[in-house]
Amino acid sequence: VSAAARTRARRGEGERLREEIIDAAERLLVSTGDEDAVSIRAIAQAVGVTPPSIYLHFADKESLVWAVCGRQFEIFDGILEAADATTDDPVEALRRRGEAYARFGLEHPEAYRIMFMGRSMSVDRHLDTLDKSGGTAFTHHLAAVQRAADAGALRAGVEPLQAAIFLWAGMHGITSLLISLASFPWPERDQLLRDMCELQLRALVEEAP
Amino acid sequence: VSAAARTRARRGEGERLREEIIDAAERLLVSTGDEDAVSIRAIAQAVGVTPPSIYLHFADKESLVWAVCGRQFEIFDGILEAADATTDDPVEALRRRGEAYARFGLEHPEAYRIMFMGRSMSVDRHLDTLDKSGGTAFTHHLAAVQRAADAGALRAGVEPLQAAIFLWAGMHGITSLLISLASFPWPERDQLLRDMCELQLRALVEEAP
DNA sequence: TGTACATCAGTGAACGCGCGTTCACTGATGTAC
DNA sequence: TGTACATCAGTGAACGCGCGTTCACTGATGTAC
Repeated sequence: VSAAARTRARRGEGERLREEIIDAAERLLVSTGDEDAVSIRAIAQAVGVTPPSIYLHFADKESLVWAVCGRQFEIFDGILEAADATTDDPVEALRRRGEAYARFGLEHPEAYRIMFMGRSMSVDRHLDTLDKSGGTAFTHHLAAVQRAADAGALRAGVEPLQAAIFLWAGMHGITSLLISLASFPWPERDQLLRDMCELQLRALVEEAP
Repeated sequence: VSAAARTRARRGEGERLREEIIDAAERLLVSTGDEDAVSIRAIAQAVGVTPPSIYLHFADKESLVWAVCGRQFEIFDGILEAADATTDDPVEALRRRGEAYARFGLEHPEAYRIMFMGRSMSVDRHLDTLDKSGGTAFTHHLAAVQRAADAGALRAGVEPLQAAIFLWAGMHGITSLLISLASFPWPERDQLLRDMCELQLRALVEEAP
């Protein structure tokens, strides 16, 4: 990926570079697939600018990575909300959210890695970014479970928060295992994901009479 | 961690260093908590030997890391098998395996990270190591589920392999989320893990009449 | 019983690398008078 | 309407770092005769 022809921003339009940097970092992150493989130098080259220019807009590399993550979280949340909105049945909505969750992870494994499989230290240092975007996504997830609870679909004794975490953990589990242990002899993937959702919901919803 | 006083191995006892290297690497991995933070140089220093000596026993760094992993897998499998053996009820055994699984991950987060949350590329390159130790652990897990199936405890239509993966994914999910998102406002941990196991089993086992 | 020698365990110094980051700078751009 | 000047966007060169790995070597140790 070589340098694009880039014209210097006009006076007062310095913020333009910030967006270009995030775009380039996002592309590199997705294509190379490794946070460590995406260097300041590589990003600068992709934008068509010298490395020090990055520091005009980001305090350090970590801040840049998290700016990218913030965006990924918004996309992620958008996808799940969209999947949710395709049905009126709150239990079916949970299933569709779950499948969309896994699909996002498998289609954007590197973003997913940083968002949900990173080292907590770096996560801790950027809680504000995470709160805004990741927090929103979790709030939406919890709201979806609450709708199922309000519809009387959950078993007696199952708390919405507990159910929300259970669903999250299960879908995160299968998604991250598929990402990390790609060479494990998994059964057919689509069927596997459907089964996961199915079994998870069976634990939560009232048995059909 | 500075160099221990070390006496050169006697003729024919060169293999002793190999064990010392693995020991040191294991300690560093557990204490510093990051695969990348454990350098060949640091390991050599901890053993009390110069960096090139490492290459007398390992082809490269990755091979060394995986030698450490192999050991961790054996410990891991031993813990789960031991937990299993504390009861005769095959369903209760699954619960105890699950709780032991999470406990292992939370107590050895760095080993866990490498074993189950790494990049698949490096996993692929060391499938033999993984087959021997990780494969054994999964085989034992599957056998435990099979015992529950043989006892007629599983719902009709639930395949042992499907159930085994479901349990693994769920426990891996909650374990790895607790590791990676340490600052998320999780409910009380022990209760959370018990709930996870409980809900998972509820999805799999026949309802009490 | 003594000695030459092959072998083995480990060393010392250096290789080239790419990294994040800093610092003093330049040159275009808009603005004030 | 023209020009001096502050400001802003970005540069070029270098910093120090630690890394994995290689290569030619050394010196102790056991063995054969």
